Amino acid sequence: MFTVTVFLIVSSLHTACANPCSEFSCDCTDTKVNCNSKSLVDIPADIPNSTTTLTFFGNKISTITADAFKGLAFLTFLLLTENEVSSIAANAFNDVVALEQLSEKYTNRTVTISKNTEMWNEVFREHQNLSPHCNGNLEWDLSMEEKWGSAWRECAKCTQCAYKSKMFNLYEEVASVKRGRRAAKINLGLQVGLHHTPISTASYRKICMASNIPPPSISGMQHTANAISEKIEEENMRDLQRQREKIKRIKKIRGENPDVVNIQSDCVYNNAIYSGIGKTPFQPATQCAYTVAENETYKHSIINTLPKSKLCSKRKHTVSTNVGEHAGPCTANINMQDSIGNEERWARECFEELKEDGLEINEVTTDPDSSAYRAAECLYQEGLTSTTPIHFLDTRHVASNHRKFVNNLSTVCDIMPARLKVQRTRLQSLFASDMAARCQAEFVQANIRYHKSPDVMKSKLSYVSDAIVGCYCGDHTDCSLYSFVCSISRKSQSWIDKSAYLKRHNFEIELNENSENILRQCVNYRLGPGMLAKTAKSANTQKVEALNRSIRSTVPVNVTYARNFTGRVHTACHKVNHGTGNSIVILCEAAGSPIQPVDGRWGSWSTTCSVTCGSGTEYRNIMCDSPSPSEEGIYFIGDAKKLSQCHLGDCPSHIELVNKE
DNA sequence: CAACGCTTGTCGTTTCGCGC
DNA sequence: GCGCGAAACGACAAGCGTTG
Repeated sequence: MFTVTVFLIVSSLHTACANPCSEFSCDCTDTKVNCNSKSLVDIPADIPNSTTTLTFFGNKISTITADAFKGLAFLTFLLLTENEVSSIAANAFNDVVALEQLSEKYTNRTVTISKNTEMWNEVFREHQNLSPHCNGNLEWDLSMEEKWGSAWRECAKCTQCAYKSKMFNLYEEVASVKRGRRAAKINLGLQVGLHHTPISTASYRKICMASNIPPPSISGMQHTANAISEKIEEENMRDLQRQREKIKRIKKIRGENPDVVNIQSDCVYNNAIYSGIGKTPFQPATQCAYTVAENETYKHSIINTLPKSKLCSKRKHTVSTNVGEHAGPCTANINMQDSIGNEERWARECFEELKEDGLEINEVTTDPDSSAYRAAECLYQEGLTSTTPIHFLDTRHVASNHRKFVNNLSTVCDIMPARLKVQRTRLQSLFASDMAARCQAEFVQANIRYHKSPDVMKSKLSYVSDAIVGCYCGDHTDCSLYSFVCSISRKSQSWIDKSAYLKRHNFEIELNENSENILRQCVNYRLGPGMLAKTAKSANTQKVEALNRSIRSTVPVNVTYARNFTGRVHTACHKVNHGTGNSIVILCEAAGSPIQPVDGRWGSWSTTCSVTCGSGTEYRNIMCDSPSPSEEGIYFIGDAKKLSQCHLGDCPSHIELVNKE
């Protein structure tokens, strides 16, 4: 037994105006009858004939008899949701003028409302034509129902005559000019959604079953996922090209060379490495994605991504077998024996693709340990590009490495202001964090002020270096003159007294030749001319790292999506460029399953009276918010505001108010 | 090492547009 | 009306990885 709820909108040619509401069990105003939540088992027999709106929400109605709506010629709106309707008399709606829309919702079945409406309209009409005198009930023929992925195919039958409807597809189909059956939109849309999450076939089916929803078959979902994966890849490739063209246009408008672009790039790896430790000497599951984002606009759009996988979906690759050595398509695009960590190689492929679109690389921002810059350099040296590449390092990685450098320097431990080795070691760790933060803070402030003149910045920061050395030794004279973050001479307000790391430790290093040299060594790591040149633009790789996190969240490390890896990387890329919501809408459309626009409908009236007692003016407001229209949906048209008189009873007299006080 | 979970490939079945 | 072919889904088998 399953629950059926019916929602009907019928149109009438008349406007009712009689007084229908005398002596009727339901709530009744004018021509509106409200029978909601009254534990009704049947439709009441005495519904006024002039009723235009009739609601039966939340009752226990199971059967709709032939004369349930007899004589209700003016009915325009009928609501039967949250009931247990299992059969409807074939001629139940004979007196209702013109059936416009009917929707039906099963518990546990995914059904498109408009398709369901079409089905029942057709079933009622067909039955009426074939057996005009039959008094039987029309009901679902459950013996015939078919699941179609997440969607359903259903038909109806008559309880009395031999009428049996044809099968109806209760789902939207993907438009196609090709031959053959059409995919259900919901099945494609589902896969687009799943591509944005780490959930795949098995987990989704568990969710369905936990909710008592019959899930699609395992392989059916997988096949759809594979198809969607390819479509998403195609769409994202087109989108990346559009992003590249956009950058060119922006640079042209700025009056800059549109063929040269500043970039940030990084690689993310998906290795099920831990599964192999101590177990297998050979690790077959190895994937990576190299990504390039532009460093020209605040958006830092991704302009190229390169998924690389050693995983062959046919599982025919070994160390001695190369890509393309077996028949049919292969999801692996690098050989087993190749190094997955060869960032120079991936970067080169990325840059070559950009060059094909007429973009050459100028400033390259990478992690300090990346060899990607060498790719740009090689392309230039080989004469394939004509722009000299410049290498910059990600400032956050530099700060992190700076902390590690100071923390690992044994000489630093010796000058820490503490008596015991244990204390000094602990102080060194805090000092390293503070030193990295201090230098980064000074650098950021200098960059804000002098980013347009690198030479001035370099000169200012050389003074700052002296100030920092003095600062840690308790001398804030230089700080007050040159530091950007410790510019007040009184010690109580110095950087160290505000430091989260050092303020509790009464930190002051004894100044001598040795300690000064060590401190200078520490400061120079970050603010010395070499590192300043590498970080001059204060560029970072945060955008590509955001993509890396997005990829990790959609391709779990311990699941090897051999076939869908590429699709999931492209999904993550599209998501980062457009935002999750927009991305799903765009990708659904690309997959052939566009999300239908939602039209707005009026909500309920809200009233505000201009006075708290006596007579005043009343504004009645109504919002188009039930639901609100989607971006492409339409607003309901009409007056959203009405003006009328309101009366809130007599106001208390002056004497009454005085007595109250 | 066996049981189990997850993904993928192959084959069979069904539907539906198109041409004859 | 019939046959062909494309496309979709489901059943089943196989392979890899994890867990106890």
